[in-house]
Amino acid sequence: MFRGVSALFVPHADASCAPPKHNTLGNILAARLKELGGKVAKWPPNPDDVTHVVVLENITTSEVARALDMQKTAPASWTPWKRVVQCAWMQMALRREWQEKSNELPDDSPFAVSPPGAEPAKRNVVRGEVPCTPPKLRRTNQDARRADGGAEAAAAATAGSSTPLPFVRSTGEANQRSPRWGWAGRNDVAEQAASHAAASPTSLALQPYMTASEQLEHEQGLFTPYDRDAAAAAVAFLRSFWEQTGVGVADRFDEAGAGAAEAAAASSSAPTASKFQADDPVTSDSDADDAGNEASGHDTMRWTNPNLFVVQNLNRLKDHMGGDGRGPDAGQFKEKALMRAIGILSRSPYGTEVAVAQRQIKSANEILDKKHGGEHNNGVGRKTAEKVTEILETGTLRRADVFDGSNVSMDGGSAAERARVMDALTGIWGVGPNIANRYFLDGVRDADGLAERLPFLRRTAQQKIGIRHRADLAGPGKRVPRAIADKIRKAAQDSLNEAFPGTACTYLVGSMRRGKVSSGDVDVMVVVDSARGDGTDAPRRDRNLRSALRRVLEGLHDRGYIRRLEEALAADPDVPPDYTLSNSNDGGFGFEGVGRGHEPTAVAPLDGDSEDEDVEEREENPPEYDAVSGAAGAGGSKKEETLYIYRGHDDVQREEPITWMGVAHEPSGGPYFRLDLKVYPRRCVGTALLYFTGSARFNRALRYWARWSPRAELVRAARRLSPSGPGVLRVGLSFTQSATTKTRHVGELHAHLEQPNGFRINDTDLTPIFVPKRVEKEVVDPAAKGRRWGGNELWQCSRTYEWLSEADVFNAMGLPYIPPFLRNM
DNA sequence: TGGCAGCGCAC
DNA sequence: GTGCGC
DNA sequence: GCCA
Repeated sequence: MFRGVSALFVPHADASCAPPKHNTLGNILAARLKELGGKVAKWPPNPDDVTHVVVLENITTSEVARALDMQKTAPASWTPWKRVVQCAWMQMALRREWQEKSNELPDDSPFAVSPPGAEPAKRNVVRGEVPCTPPKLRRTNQDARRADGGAEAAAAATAGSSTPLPFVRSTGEANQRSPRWGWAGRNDVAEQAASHAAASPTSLALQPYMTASEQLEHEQGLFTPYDRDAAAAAVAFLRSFWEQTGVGVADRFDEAGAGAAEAAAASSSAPTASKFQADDPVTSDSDADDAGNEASGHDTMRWTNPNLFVVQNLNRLKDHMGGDGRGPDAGQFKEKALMRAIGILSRSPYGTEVAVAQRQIKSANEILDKKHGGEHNNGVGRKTAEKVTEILETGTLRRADVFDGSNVSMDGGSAAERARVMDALTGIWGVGPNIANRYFLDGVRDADGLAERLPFLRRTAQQKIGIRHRADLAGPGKRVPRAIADKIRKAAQDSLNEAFPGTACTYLVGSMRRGKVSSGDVDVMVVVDSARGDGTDAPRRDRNLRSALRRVLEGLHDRGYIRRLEEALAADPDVPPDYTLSNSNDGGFGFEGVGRGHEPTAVAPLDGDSEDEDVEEREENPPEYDAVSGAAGAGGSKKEETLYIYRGHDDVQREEPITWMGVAHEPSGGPYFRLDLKVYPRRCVGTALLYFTGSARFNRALRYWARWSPRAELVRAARRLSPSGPGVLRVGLSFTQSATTKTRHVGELHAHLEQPNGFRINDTDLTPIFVPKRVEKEVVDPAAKGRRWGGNELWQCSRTYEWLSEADVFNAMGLPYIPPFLRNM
C-alpha cells in the first residue's frame, strides 16, 4: 500500500526552523511508514520526490507555507505538492486495523489542507458561534436536591438550543470502545459482561484487553482517530466554560485565529534567558492570557493603542491577584474573574492589536454586562468597569500602582519590595502565597535569606528540596527541553522492562504530551498491570504500584538522573544542622523527593479491627453483585458531603495511585528540574492520562462542565453508565485515619434514585452523580454509634469502571475525542 | 451567600 | 482546618 | 470578581 508513497512531515512546533525537527508523533509516524514500505522525504524537500505533505493537526496553512518557504519553496510552488494532508490521515492509514481490512490508502480528501489563498469553506462551523448552552441552569445545592431538578431541566435547556453540538454520534469508530466495569485486579471478561448486563439498561460492547505495547501505541496518539472539527468545536465549547461566559468562544482554533494568536504571542513574549532553552512562543502555554501582558508604562501607548493600554493595566493588577489571599484561595477567583474580563476585552470586537480591533474602548459603559446597561451577556461587572473608567480617565490604575510602585508603604516594607519578595519566595517549591507573605512579614527578603532562616521557620520536605535547588528551579525562564524528558521516560521504561516485562508502560505526559517542545517540569506517568502478564489473574504482590515506582526510581538513580537523599545531604555540607534533617516524607523511597500514596484500602465493616484480613477475605469472596453500599460524611455539616453509592464489587481492595515529586538532572550534571512520577493501575489509564495531560484549565473546564451542565447529551451519557431506579443502599461513613480515607458501613437507605445528571471526574474515575428522589426508609446500624448521614449529600455512583483509554472517557461523556495538542487552554 | 475542580497530605 | 501542589 |  505504501509503495510509492513518499511523505514529507511538516511538524508544528519547529516549523520555523530548518530543517524542521519532528516531534514524537512525527517520528512515530515516520518510523511506522518506513516499516510498511513507504518513504520519508528528507529536508530540503524536492517537490518531485514528495507524494504527500503530512502536517500536524494544529498547523496552519500559513505555517506550512512558512516551513516550505524556509527551504526556498515559495507558496507558488504549492501546486507540485499533490497532497497536503493532516496527519490524522496518515495515522488512519497506518493503523493496524486499516492494514488488516484494506490494501488501499484511505480517502484523504476529508483531511486535505488547502494552500493559502484558496481557503475552502469549512465543513463544520468552528468559528464564531459554536452553538452551546451556557450553564445558566447550573444547580445550586438546593436545586440539586429538588426532586424535579435535573433531567427535565436538562431537556428543556436543550430544547431551547437550536443547533446541537457536534457531539459524537451513536455509531462510529471511537464510539465502539466502551468502558467496562469490574473490580480491580480481575480479568474475567465474562463476569464483567454478566455484571454489566445486570446493571446496565443498554448493553455495551466488551473487548479483550490490549497488550501493554498496544496500549502504548493507542494512547500515545498514533491510533486514536478523531474528528478534527468536532474536537475543535468541543474545545471551544469547553473553553467557554472555563471563562463561564457561554459567548465569544475562542476563535484561535481555526486557522485564521491561530495565526492571529501566533502573531500576538510572537510580538508580546520576548524569549527569556534560560538555562535550558526558551519555549517556542507559538506553543507557549499561556499565549491567550499573555496578550498585552508586557510591562506597561509606555505613556504613548495610551494614545496609540488604547485597548492594549486598558488591557495591560488590568493585566498588571491580575498578576498580583493570585497571591492576594486573605481567606483561603481568596485571590484565585478574583484573578480568574479578571482574566475573563481581560479575555473579553482582548477579543473581537475590541482586541489588543490596532490592526485587529474593530472597536476602540471609549467608555466603561459599553463593555459592561447587559444588566448594567452594557453589551455583554456577562463577564464584565461593575468593579472591572470602574477600573476601566479609571484607566481611561487617569491613565493608570491605582490598585496596580500600589503593587508596582516603590513609594507605597505596606507592612514590612514598600509595596514594590513586597511584590519582588513575594515573587522570589513563591518561586520556591513548597512556598505558596500565604507562607511567602508570612516570611515577608518576618523580614525575609529573598530565597537566600529564607535558606538561612529555614531552621527557625516552618520547613516541609518540599521546601527543603526547593531551597536546596533554588538557583535551578526558581524563576520563569527555566525550561526542560523535550529531548531530556524523552530520555527520562525511556530510562523509566527500560528500568521497568526488566522487572515488569510487558506489564508496565510509561508515558511522557504534562505539557510535553500536548506537543510542547519544552516544559517547566517533566511529567512521567507509569501504568502497571499488576494483575496480569504472568498468565494468571491473581494480583502480584511483587508487581504492585509501589514496587514499580521503586524500580523506576532506582533505574533513574542508576543512570544518574536522581540522587538518593543521603547523597543530596552529603553534597550540602555547609548548611545548618537542622536543615539537614532527613525528609520524613520521601514516601519510603529514599530519593530526593516526596512520595505519596498509600497501601490499598477497602470498605470495612464496623466491627473488625483488622482491615487487612477483611480485605483478603473479600478478595477471595466478592460480595453479591447487586449489593449496594454507600458512604456519607458525618451529618449536620453545612458543606456538601458525598454519598457514595456502591453497586458491584467496590468494597474490595483497590489499588491507589502512587506519586513521587522530586528533582532530577541530566547524568552529565546539568541544572536540576522538577520531575513528577505517578503510577496508576491499569484500570484508570484513561482518566489518569486525561488528568495528567492537562492542561490544568482544560481539566477544570471539563470537570465543571461535566458536573454542572444539565445538557441532555450529558444526562444520556450518564444514564448509559448508571441506571436510575429504586434500590437499597448500604450506607457508610467515610473518615480519615492516618492520612487514609476509609469507609465504614453504618446502615441502609431505601431510596429511589433519580437519573444521574452529571459526572464527577478525577484522575481515577469518571462517575455519574445523582439526585436522590426520595428516601423511604432509613436503617441505622446500632454499631454506628450515632454517626450517620446528614441529608446534604451529593450522591455519587462509585462503581469502579475500567477506563482503558482517553477515548473511552470522552466517549462516556458524550464528547468527541480531543487530542492532547488541542487541550492547551 | 456559596460556588468557581478535585484530589492527597503535611502541618 | 489551612496551606500547598498537581 | 462575577454570577445565580
